Amino acid sequence: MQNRRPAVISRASMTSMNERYEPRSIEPRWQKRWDDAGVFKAGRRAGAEKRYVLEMFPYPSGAMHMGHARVYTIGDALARLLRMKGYDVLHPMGFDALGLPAENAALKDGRHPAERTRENIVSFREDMKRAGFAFDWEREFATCDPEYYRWNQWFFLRMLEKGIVYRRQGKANWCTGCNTVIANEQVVDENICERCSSPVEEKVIPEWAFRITDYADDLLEGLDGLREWPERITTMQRNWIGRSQGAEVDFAVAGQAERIRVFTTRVDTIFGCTYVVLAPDHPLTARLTTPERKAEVQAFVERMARIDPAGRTGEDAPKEGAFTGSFAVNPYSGEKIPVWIANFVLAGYGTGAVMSVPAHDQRDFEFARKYGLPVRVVVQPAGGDRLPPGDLLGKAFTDDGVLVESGPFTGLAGEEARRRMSALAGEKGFGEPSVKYHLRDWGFSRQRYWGTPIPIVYCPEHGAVGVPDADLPVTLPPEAIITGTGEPPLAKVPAFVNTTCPRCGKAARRETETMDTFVDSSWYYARYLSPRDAERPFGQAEARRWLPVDVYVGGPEHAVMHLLYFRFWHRVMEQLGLVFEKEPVKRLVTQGIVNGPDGRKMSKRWGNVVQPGPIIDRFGADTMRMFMLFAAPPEKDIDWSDEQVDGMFRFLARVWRIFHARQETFQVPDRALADAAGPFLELRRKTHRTVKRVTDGLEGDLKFNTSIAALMELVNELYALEPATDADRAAVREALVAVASMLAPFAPHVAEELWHEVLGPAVRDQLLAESPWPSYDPALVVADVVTIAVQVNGKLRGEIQAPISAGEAEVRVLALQEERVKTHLAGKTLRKVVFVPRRLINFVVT
RNA sequence: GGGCGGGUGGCGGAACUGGCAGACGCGCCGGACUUAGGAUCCGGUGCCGCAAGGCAUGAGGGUUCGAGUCCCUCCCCGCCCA
Repeated sequence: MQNRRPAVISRASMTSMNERYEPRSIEPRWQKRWDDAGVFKAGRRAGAEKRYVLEMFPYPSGAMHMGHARVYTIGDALARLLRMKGYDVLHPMGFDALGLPAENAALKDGRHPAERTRENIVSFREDMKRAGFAFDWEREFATCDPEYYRWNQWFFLRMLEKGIVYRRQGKANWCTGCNTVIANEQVVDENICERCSSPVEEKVIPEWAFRITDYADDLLEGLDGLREWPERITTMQRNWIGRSQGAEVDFAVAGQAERIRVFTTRVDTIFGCTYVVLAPDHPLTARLTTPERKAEVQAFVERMARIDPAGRTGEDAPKEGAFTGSFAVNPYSGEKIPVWIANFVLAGYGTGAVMSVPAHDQRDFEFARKYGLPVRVVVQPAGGDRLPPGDLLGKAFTDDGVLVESGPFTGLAGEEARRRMSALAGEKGFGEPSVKYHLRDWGFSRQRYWGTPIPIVYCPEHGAVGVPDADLPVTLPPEAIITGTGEPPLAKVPAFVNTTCPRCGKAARRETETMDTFVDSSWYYARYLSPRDAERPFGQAEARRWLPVDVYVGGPEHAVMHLLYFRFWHRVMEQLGLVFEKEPVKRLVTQGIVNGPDGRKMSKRWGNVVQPGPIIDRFGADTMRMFMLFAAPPEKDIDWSDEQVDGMFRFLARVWRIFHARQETFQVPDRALADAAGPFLELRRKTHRTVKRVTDGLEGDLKFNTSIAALMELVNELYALEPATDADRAAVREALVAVASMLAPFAPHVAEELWHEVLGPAVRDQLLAESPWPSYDPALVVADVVTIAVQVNGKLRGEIQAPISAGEAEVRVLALQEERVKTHLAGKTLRKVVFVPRRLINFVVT
C-alpha cells in the first residue's frame, strides 16, 4: 500500500498534503483544538439568538453502545450546524446515574454502585469524546452527585408544601416467601418471585405520590401546542392520559343502606343495564355477599388477587365472575338487577364498579352470554337495519344511535341523551356528570438504595415532617448494605435512620425510601443551565435565555413515562416561578434503533453486537457518524452494515483524494471565479445548488441522508473535471471549500482538516467548527437550460433541452423534431397538448 | 380488538404542491492501472426482449392527459395500547 501513485496525478504543491486519509492522525488533533478554543461552550455569542439542542442523557452502564452513538450523532450534527449558522448553541451532556442496574450489579459482585458508576462514566465520557461530540463538558453532572439530587429533595419539599406530593396507599408486589416488597423486574412469569419462586401478591402499602392527575387536563391541552412533536408521540400521550367524559350513577342496594357508585361513558344505555359488576377487591364486595354465596365469592376474590391485573383485564382474557347474591336498583327505571363481581373490573379504575349493558358493550355481552344474563336492546342504529331482540343478538352494538325503550328518554340521540340523563342524575341527587382519566398519580417511592433519599423525618409527635432546606442534601450513606430483597437498605443503617425531629428536636426516624429515577430525568435539562449553582436548582436569567429546549432527541420508548413526567415537572416549575413557559421542549425528534447486521436487535444472545469503540479505532469517528446519518432518516430503525460502513470510509477517503489531487487550485485567487465557463460554470452551479439542497434539507426536516447524497454528487462531479485555466481552478476550489464546510456537521474532523488544507494560512487561527455555514448565490442556483420530458399519451417518448423560460410554443416545436415523438404521432389525431413549464409536454392523441 | 406507522430494484434508501420512478450508497458485472488487487479510477446494472417495444412502486378497482403520490376494497409487516 505504500508509495503507490494515486490514479489522479497530483502536481507538485507547496502545501504537499498527505496522500492518504488517516483518521487516527487527524481526529484527536482537532478534538484538542476545539477543546482548547472552547468552541462548544454555550454563551459565547451573547448577541446571537440561542438554540438549545439536547439528547436524552445516558444511563452509563458499561461502555457507550451504537444506540447512543446514533442519538448523539444526530444531536451533534444538528448542534454543529446551528453553531455554524450563527446561533449561540447550548449542547450539554450529563449522566442519568442513579437506578436499579447499578444496584443489581452490586448484588452480584459486591462492588459499591457509586464506584462502578464513576468508572462507567469515565469510560462513557471517553467514548463520547473520541466520537467528536461537541458537548459543553463544563456543564456535565451526574444525577448521583449529592449536589444534583439535593434539588430533587428541594423540589419534593416545595411540592409537599403545595400539596402536589402526598402519602397514599399504593399497590406493591409482595413476595409471600421473602416477606417483602419486590420490584416489578423481579416478578417473573405468572407472578412468581425471581429469587425464591414463591407466589407474588399485590399488597397495599403506603407510598409517596405526585398528583400528576391534577394536571391531566392541562397536559392534554398542552399537546395541541406541540406542533413539532411526532404525532404518534402526542397520540400516545393522549391515550395514556385517557380522558373519558361520562357520568357517575348510584345504584341503591335492595334491602340495604349501601349504594354502589358506577362510572360510565354510556349512561344513554342505562335502560339496558341488566346487572352491575364490582371489582373483586371493591370495598362493598364482602358486605354485599349473601351467606349462601360466600364460599364461591371468596374463592374467586382470592384467586384474582394472585393474577396480574393486566393479564386478567385483557380483551382476549376469558370473562369470569361470581354472583354476590345481592340486587341493585337502577335509579332511572327502578328495576332490580343482580350484583356480580368479575375479573375485568378493576378497583383502581373509575369507581371500581360498572353497570353492565350487554347489548351495547362487547365485554358485558360476552359475560352475559356466559352466565345466562339477559340482553336488552335500548339503542337502535340511526339508519339502516334494526337490531334483533337481545336474545338473538350476535354481538354488542356499540355505536351511537337512537334510544328505544328508555322511558322518557326514548327517541333521543346518544349525545343528547347522555347530556340530559347525567344532568338528571345531578338534579335528583343520585349521580353527576364526571370525567375520568386513565392516568394515575405518580407513585415514586422505591424500596431501594441507589436513588435520591426522600427528605422526610417521622416524628412520633409531629408525624411526617419535611427536612428543612438548610439541612439538604440528605445524602446516601455509603455504608448501606444492598440486599435486593426489597426492604429499604437505608432502614438498616442506624446512623442514617436515627435523627431528630426538625420541629421538636426529639428522637425521630428518617424516611428510608428513595425516589423513582424518573424524578432525576424530569428536570435535568434545566440543571444544565447552571450546573454549579449552590443556591437554587438553576438561575432564572439562564432560564429566560435558554428555555425551552429547541430540539430534544431520544428514543420513542420514552413516549409516555419520561416525556409525560417532564412535561408535568415543567408545569410545576412554572408554578414555582422558576421557568416561564409551560412546555419544556419545542421540537421532539425520535430516533430509530440500530439493529445488528442480521436485522435483529443487537444482543449478546444473538452474538450480533457491534461496539462503537472498535469501529472508531478502525475507521475513525467520522466514518461511524457518516454511517449513522446516511443509513436512513433519523426516525427509522437501521441495521448495522459493515459494507455500508466501508462505503462511508471510502467516500471520505475519496473526498480526501480529490483535495490532494487538486492542491494546485488552493492558491488560485477567487477573482478568477468570474471567468468560469462551460463545464466549470456548470460546476459552479452544481456547487451552489448543492449548498441550497443541503441547507434546505437540514433546515426543516433533518434530512441528513439526502444531504450527504448531495455532497456525494458534488464530489463525483469534481472527479469528472480536469481544470486547465485559473478560472477552472477557481471553480474547483470553490467547490472544495463548500464540500469541506458542508461536511463539518457530519464528519467534523476530516472536514476541519481539509478546510485548513484548502484555505491555508488565511484561516490558521480559525476553526471551521465556528465558521459561518456557506451561502449560495441564487443566480447560480437557477439553471438556464432545463431538460423537458416529452410524452405521447402519458408515455415518455423523448427528452429535449430548452431554455428555462421556454413557453409552450417553443417547446412544442422542439419536441416535434424528436424522431421517436414523430413515430408515435404518425397517423394519429392530436387532441390536446398538456404543457408543464420546465418539466414536460404531453401530446394526447387518438 | 383499537391506535399509529409502513410495503418502491439483489439490499439500505430517493422522488417538491399529481409531472422523466429508482437520486445517493451497498452489492454485482465489465474495463483500465503493460505483476497481483479484497486498493484506486472509468463504465454498466429494475424486469422481459437481439431489437423495436412492453411490463414495473403489496393486490384489485377508480379519478386524471398523467398516480409511488389522490379516492374506494382487500392483503401483509412493524411499533404502541389493550
